Amino acid sequence: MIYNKKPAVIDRMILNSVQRDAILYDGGPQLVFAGAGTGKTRVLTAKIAHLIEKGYRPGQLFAATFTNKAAREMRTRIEGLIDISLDGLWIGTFHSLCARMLRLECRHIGYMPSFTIYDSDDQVSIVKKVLRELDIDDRSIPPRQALGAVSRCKNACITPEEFEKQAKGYYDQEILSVYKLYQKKLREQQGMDFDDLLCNTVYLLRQKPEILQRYQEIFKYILVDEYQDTNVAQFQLIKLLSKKHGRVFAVGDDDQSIYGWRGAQVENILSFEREFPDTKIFKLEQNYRSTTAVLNFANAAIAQNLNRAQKQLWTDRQGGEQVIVNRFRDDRQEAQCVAEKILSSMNGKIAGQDIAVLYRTNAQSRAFEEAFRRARIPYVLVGGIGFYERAEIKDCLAYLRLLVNPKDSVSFERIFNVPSRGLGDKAHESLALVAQNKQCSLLEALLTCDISSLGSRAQKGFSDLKTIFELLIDLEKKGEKPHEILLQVLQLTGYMDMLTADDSEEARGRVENINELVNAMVFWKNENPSKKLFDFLEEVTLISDVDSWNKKENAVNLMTLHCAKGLEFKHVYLVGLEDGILPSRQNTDDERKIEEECRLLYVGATRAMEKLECSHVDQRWRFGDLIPSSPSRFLNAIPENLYVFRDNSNYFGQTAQRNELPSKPVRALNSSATLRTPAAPAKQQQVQRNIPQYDDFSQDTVEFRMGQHIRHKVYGRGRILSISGFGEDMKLTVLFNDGSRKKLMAKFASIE
DNA sequence: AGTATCCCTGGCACA
DNA sequence: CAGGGATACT
Ligand SMILES: Nc1ncnc2c1ncn2[C@@H]1O[C@H](COP(=O)(O)OP(=O)(O)OP(=O)(O)O)[C@@H](O)[C@H]1O
Repeated sequence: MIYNKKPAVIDRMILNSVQRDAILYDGGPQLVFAGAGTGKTRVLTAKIAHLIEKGYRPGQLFAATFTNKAAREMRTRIEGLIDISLDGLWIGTFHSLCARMLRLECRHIGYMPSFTIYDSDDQVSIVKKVLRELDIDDRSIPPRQALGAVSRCKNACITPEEFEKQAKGYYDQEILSVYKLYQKKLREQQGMDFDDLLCNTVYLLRQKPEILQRYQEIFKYILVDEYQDTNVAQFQLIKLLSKKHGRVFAVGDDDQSIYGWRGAQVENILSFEREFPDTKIFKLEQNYRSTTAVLNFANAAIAQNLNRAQKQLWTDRQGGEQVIVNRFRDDRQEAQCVAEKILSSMNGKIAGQDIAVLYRTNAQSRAFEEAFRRARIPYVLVGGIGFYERAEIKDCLAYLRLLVNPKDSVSFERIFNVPSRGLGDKAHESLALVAQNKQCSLLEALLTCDISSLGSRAQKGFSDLKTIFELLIDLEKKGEKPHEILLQVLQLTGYMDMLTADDSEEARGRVENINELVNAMVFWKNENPSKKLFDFLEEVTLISDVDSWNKKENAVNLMTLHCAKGLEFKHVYLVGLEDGILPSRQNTDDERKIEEECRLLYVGATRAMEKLECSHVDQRWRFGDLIPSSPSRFLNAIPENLYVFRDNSNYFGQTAQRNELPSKPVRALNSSATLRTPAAPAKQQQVQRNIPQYDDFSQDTVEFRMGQHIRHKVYGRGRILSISGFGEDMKLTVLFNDGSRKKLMAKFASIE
């Protein structure tokens, strides 16, 4: 037996001495406080494995990671390290851990375990309703702003009662009433938003000492990754859970705190020692990820921030490729040139999946997607409009959510007339009235109340809907498999028929998506035979952008800087380093926010292992207008000897090659051009002669129709009223948004 | 009364 | 580029 005994985890992993110390230390609160790429995540993983190996049961560990994906990966790593089942281990994001606890305990705070978790769209629709009911003009307080204010309160664990005490002035009073009514509505429909998951857990533990005590005894260790991005509610939770034994193990880096706008507080990590007495701090100083070139650049970037803890950070990966800073004319050239650079790396020995293009906002991805498609570079886009945010998917989920929680009126309102059943505002209002009288939800009213007071058309619609729900609820009660229920939803409601009747490309895509949803549910059920429908619904609402990201064979990764946190790539392109983008326009007013933007640059730069290229452009397309843009103030503050500057703004691409490229867009264009207007090919020639090759693929496909929306370099947006002439002489009469009417030569007007 | 359609505006982080 | 509002159509 002795021969079979593996050496301890700690001896099987590559760890430096500080890492080892941190893992072995067992004397109370610990903070691993270190810069990027120093192996913090590795320590956390090893710590968990070590604790389990030492005899802690997985169920005694509470480990919070920043994304579900990180949790999954960590779990897999740990499973590979020790031969002990991890069943019962509490590992996940704070949100999913809290949801798990609340499913078990929410009865104590007036919720049913079948409560629904609302995503941000749901939140917005509730706030809109609240504003309407309170007669607040949504131009005086935009819903998103109201929501932001409410969310800030919740993230800071400020109850409406507490807010009332500190509320000053008219605006605060309005927010207070929104906050109160919003919470009332959530509660009425057994809904919790993302913030509630955290603050209701804290509330529960504070209100019910016996429950708190139970969990304090269950969890022997509280482990937290990315501690710098915890908010007040999360901090309170950690504090409450660890109070008895003080076994908190946190890792983080104040320089990587980038979620302040979501309530995270860097102060949490900076005052860790004060909050947790007798904390032992572990400092990791060796960066194992990046070359000196990359690291010096990143260090210089973050050194601009004054409000930070000094840290050492060095690497023995000497030298490496110089960091490059590129200047481009506009975002199209930026995308095009990055694509060319990537293409040549990929012809070398770098695989696409080891390359990432990182940008500040999702909107910036479009130019890169187009450039990559033209260059035939496979890519994966992380974020943007996710699968579970698509309208058809949300419709399906709304039906399912209602089966789990019939009080969920947000979902009811979403689907009661989808597909169309002849029910509109009036019908909704009547039903709401009935529901109000009976003190029940809309669906409950539909199912139990007499609705004969309604008009005949509405009655028909409602009775159809009622029948559908009766059948569905029956299926759910019988414990039918989730995907079977969904298939019935699609069948009974006629949702599928609605889509198949429509033979547009759009509708076909939706059918495909729904099929994918069915598949996902089948797959999920196989993986989790014992889980229920509401578990599925919970999981899908808590999915984040990175969670659904999988590196694809040879595909370049496109994502926001926020998404890139904790990841690493051999080559990294940081694009759009301009004032107004990074730092983002909205965050240039406040020093704290500017510092957070700077940290974003630091996070981005430190993702690179071997090669880092940055870029900024002179002009950028924004909502259809070309606006000037200047290099980021952060770049200006980095010593010039730490990078090579390349001005590409006069570079006009590999013109000759372009013509020979037998690419698909060209063919598509020829065929459509000849189909539509015989004059088009001539125009295409014209365009190719007049306009530099580098950025004008879309110009080639120019075709005009009456009524088409266009934008013009000088006049901005407008609509085509009439077309005369053809070929080079085609003239357009355009009505611009400022009311002016102009006649233009088609070949000079740039369209959107 | 309800629905389809056109037009206009507002606006990029994310669990 | 989508969600909301006015408008015209069934
Ligand atoms: N002791 C070590 N020896 C060699 N390589 C290591 C060691 N510890 C970690 N690494 C490697 O260094 C890289 C960074 O590690 P890790 O992701 O754990 O760092 P981190 O501190 O969490 O980074 P970040 O804060 O940027 O997310 C990884 O590729 C990891 O495999």
